[in-house]
Amino acid sequence: MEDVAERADVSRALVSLVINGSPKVSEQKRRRVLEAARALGYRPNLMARSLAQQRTRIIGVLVNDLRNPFFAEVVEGVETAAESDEFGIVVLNGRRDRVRELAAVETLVQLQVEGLALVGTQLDRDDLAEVADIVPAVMVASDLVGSLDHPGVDAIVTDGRRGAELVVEHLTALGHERILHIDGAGNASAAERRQGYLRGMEAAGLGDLADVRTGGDDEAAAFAVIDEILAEPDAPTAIFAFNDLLAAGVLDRLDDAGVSVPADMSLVGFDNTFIAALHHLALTTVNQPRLTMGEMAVAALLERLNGRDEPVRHTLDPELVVRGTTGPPPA
Amino acid sequence: MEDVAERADVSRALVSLVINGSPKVSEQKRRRVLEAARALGYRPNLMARSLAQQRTRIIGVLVNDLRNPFFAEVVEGVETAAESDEFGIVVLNGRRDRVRELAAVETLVQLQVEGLALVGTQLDRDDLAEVADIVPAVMVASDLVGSLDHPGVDAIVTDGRRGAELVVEHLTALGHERILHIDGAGNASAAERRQGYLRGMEAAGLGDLADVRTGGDDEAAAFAVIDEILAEPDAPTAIFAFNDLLAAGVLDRLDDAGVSVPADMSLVGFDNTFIAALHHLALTTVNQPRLTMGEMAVAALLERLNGRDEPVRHTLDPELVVRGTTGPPPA
DNA sequence: CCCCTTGATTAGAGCGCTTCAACACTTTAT
DNA sequence: ATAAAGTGTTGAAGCGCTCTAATCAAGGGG
Repeated sequence: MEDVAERADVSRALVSLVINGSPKVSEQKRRRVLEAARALGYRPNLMARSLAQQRTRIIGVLVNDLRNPFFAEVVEGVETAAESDEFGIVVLNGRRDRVRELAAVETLVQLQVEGLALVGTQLDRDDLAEVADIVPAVMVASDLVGSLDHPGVDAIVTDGRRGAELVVEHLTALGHERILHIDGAGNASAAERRQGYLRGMEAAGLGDLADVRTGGDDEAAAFAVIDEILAEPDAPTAIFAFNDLLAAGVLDRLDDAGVSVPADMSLVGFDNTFIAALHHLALTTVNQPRLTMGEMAVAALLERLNGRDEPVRHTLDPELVVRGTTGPPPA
Repeated sequence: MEDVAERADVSRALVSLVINGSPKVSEQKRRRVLEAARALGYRPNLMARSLAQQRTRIIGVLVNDLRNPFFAEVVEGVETAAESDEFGIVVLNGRRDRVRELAAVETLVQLQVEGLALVGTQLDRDDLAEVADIVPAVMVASDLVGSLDHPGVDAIVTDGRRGAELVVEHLTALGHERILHIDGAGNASAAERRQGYLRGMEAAGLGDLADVRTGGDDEAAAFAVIDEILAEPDAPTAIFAFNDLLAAGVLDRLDDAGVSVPADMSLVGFDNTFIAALHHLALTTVNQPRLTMGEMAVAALLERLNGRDEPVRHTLDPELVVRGTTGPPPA
């Protein structure tokens, strides 16, 4: 910057004004500075700028698992919104590891991000308590029942309970009774969906047929469970999987076992990722408005930066998307 | 920091030493400082640190499209390697938009990243010329034929030409002759695969049956092309799609049209993403060692930081993965 | 002719940290 | 006893920028 100033024969301060597009610079000097900057290949140092400015205009995004297309799309939503508000984002990947997530949050805070978007993370209230005092945070797509009562944390979620109920309603309407749920294990949205499933079964008068097995959030998690189920008497006629990825795993394993879907077994996923839409899967699933969720997250953070200080919680409506993996139970 | 120093009754310099784990600090004071830091909830400011230290220990990662699982996994490779070398990474998403990519590179440079990993980007030599003088860069999985000759840019690629040849060899061995290639349009790896395809056809003596159509890199790109092909006389008996995503789109559209795979039409993708492995797709494809590629990218950057200054180019071997979408042509 | 604006420019302090050279103590060698 | 050689600690400069308050030049009244 010094060099640019010298070459343009002005002060450092003036260079700063030009770079930041201040209106109170004469056209003449502006040109001179710009030219000098280009000639010297000058690039402002963002670190120095942030330090001096006492703000970074960066939103930190922590994602549970980037490989899950669902999260990837939420991040795109965050990105779009941030961009249009002239914020940058820094994405860190927790890779399903809570410890890594914790470390990542720490890194983001030290990076001085102005807001924290936690996408599908497994962090709980205690993990966030300290951090939320420093920087506004918003949890996206992870619904830790009862753990969101920190006044500094907002939430953008799809109603997982309702989504699960929709699934059960759909299946019972088709005539299913033995409906099994393979849950998301420790995943942040697992509890809600489990609850919705149980409630739905109850409401349909199938309370004692309710059966929840521990799954996970990727394809591999399905294998053991399916093997187990198929070996039992009274196998279910329908399976509600925690998410699309898990459902894909279920589909694979059923295929291995020669069980045909939906003739012998109906299957429902959750998230409506692009894989559910592939014709060869044609997975019946529950849609979550991913992009919107990402955008709302940014909106929530910006409101915080503009002074709001009561927490806010937006619950979006899930939507059942019926495709080819559900049908009436076998005769 | 000031506050911590005061509370621990030492100088700011000593606090710095403690925070950075210097060995030349008495156990007594170290404890005092650490305690004061915890009591005050002190968090070092990464921006200030980087500024003072004149280094950031951050690797910038620019990705062509985070929604593509292939790229997401390469990024995980980068992440793992960076982490074990005590580097942080900042991921920016180009979202298939070259202009956005350009802007992202600029942002990363201004962020003072110490290395630049360009994953599948569409940037060419000119775009990078200026940047590569400032910070070492490595292109991963994007092979811009002839544009990598900047001495500051390394490359980690899978041999796309060879991969495409493998595909053609496989299909001709099955008896196919009318093999069509739907390419990746402007995508960074499109040219190589196209070349490999053409060379393969030539080698098989099918040079005049070679037929390349413009596709893209997502499912939607396939639709128009398939409609077009099916309307023509002499439809091909096999299709080689630019990547798995595109192949999935092809599969969908063929399905719509009642063309069964592989009985009526064989299909091959590229990348071996997890969707290819789903039993219901069972896509024959070409594997690229994604994680390894990411890790090698970091390794290349670190070598640069340790003084290497001739460019390096690692070409990994592709591997044909035969699944269920390829078979002999219809009688 | 002087005072006041108005607009353009700049000096210099400060952002939160690191680091080097200097300093005060000990300890050991002489 | 004194010099030499550690230990541990600190003062202060400096990283590249922003921004406030001060300065300066040039008109425009009165």
